[in-house]
Amino acid sequence: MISVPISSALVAAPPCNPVQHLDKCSSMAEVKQLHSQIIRLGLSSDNDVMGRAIKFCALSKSGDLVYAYQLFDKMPHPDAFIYNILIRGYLQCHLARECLILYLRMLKGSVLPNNFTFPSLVRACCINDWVEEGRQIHAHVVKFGFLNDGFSQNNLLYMYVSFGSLEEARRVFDKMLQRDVVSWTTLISGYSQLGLVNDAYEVFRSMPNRNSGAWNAMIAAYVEHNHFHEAFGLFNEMRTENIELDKYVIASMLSGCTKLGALEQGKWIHGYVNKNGIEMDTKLATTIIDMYCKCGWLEKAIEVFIGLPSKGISTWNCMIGGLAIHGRGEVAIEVFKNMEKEMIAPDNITFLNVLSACAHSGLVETGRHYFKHMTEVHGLEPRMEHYGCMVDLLGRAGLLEEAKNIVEEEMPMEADARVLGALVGACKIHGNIELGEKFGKRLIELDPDNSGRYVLLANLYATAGKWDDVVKIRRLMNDRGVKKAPGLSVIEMEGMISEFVAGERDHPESREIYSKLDEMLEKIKSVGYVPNTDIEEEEKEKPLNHHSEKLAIAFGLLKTKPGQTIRISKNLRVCRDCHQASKLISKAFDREIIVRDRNRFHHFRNGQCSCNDFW
DNA sequence: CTAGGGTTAG
Repeated sequence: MISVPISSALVAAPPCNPVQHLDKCSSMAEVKQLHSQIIRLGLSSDNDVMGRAIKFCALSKSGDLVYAYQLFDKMPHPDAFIYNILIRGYLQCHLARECLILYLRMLKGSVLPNNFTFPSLVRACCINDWVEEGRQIHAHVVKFGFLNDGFSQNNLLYMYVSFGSLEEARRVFDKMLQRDVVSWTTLISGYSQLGLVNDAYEVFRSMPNRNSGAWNAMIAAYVEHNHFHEAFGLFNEMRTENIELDKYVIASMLSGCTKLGALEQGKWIHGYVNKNGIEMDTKLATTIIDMYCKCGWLEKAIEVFIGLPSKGISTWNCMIGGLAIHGRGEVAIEVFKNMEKEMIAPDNITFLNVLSACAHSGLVETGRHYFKHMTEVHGLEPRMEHYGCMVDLLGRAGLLEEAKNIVEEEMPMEADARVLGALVGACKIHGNIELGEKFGKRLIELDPDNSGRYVLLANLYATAGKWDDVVKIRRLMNDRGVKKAPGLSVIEMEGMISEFVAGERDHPESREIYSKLDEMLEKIKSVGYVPNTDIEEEEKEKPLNHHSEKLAIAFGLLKTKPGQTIRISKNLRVCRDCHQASKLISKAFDREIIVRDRNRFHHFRNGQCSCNDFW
């Protein structure tokens, strides 16, 4: 935005009274122009006048914090207002040390801090988890008599929450003279951040009055911890009680839909945004795009993306990541090129998504190119995750030696469980037992509570027919008390969400579902389906043909009209047998089946899968 | 001049 008329007018004909105009400045050039006026009028030591100038320099988006400091530094007796403004400026730039140094200077200069001073100082202590400094500032809040200042107290509450110190947060809360909706809400998210969702709910229910923010904090807490039923319950309660659904609530609910894979609900919420004129800012638009991508409606995500008048970096990142999980690597690269064309500087996440797009589509050379490109052209040092993507990319493509080399030689840091997971996963795909065993064992010790790590190595042994070793790993896992996540598939039809666990029979229509399942399996057996019985997969305890995914597909065939797309989302990766079965079902029943697994999408259509059996 | 609640890989 260029504000030519106003600023050029000012430059051409400076106003007689700069004080009035300082509050309406929109550029540093104007401020500097007015500053020279101020000097000529002999007002350069006037706190009221200079305070306005410093305010613009320190806080405005087009300001200049260094200049603000220079102005401040020439003041003989800066007042509390000026100190507060400057501290806030440093806070906005995450310069915590500078905030505290200014505060010390304030005290040294015998300027009394006021109610505006402490919120910023408290927040400064949050930036780098300065617990000791935070407690000292807390002592000053008491000493200077701000025990009943809501802003200071709420910020202290927030500070202890951000330290993860709920006892201290609670103590502040309990001692507060008047608690407002912000205090309660802060406490709710505090409990949520520590995983204490039930305590959060108790706080929520004890609140004397709740606004949308409070409702949203609770909904966000449920979504964060995957309690979707409760989140949707609160959302419906909000609607029946006619509480305003603002963009934050909408965003939290969209995030819940995204995690669940609930496309119908997500669509409804998107429709609600359009119908009710909810302000569509960049973040909300990004949330919507992410929802459509991860709920399997890629085309709609692209439509929303293209229709956006302004995009943030996360919007681009989301779109690239969305294309990646749908196996549309080439398109993802095109989007990335457009991003560069529009001079948007890519960040770490951009390259993570670009590399992941290459990995999912088998674009080895492109991946190598962008891995170099990120450092050479954009000056971004690859992080652990980027090396992880490269290991994934090379490993899936069968270049196991190169992948191993990254882990052992190229990476400047010690590979974490995720990187090793990618390597061992590749070893499993390509049946490299020696390498897989070596790193698989290391992986288990690195991440001993994660059932998936044991299952991966057991599966690797199973593919090699090493059944003794399979048993050994199983036993190790049981001895350590590590529980496997049960396979869970979700299917949503007409807004109703049905969940299936492998082998379950307590669904009200269980009988019909199992008979449809039998019919389904018979039909694909006649076109060559052979159950893949010699592979140990994640849901082995249950019979292969009762995997949650097959139950969900049977239910989908039972409940949808011929030709309608069946959409399923599941919490684990698709097993080889279900993958093969799904391909054949898509052909035998002439249905498109879209499955979202833990990592990516599979579009089954006419006996083929969009992943090209490459997952 | 001040506080709480929303998006980003595998």
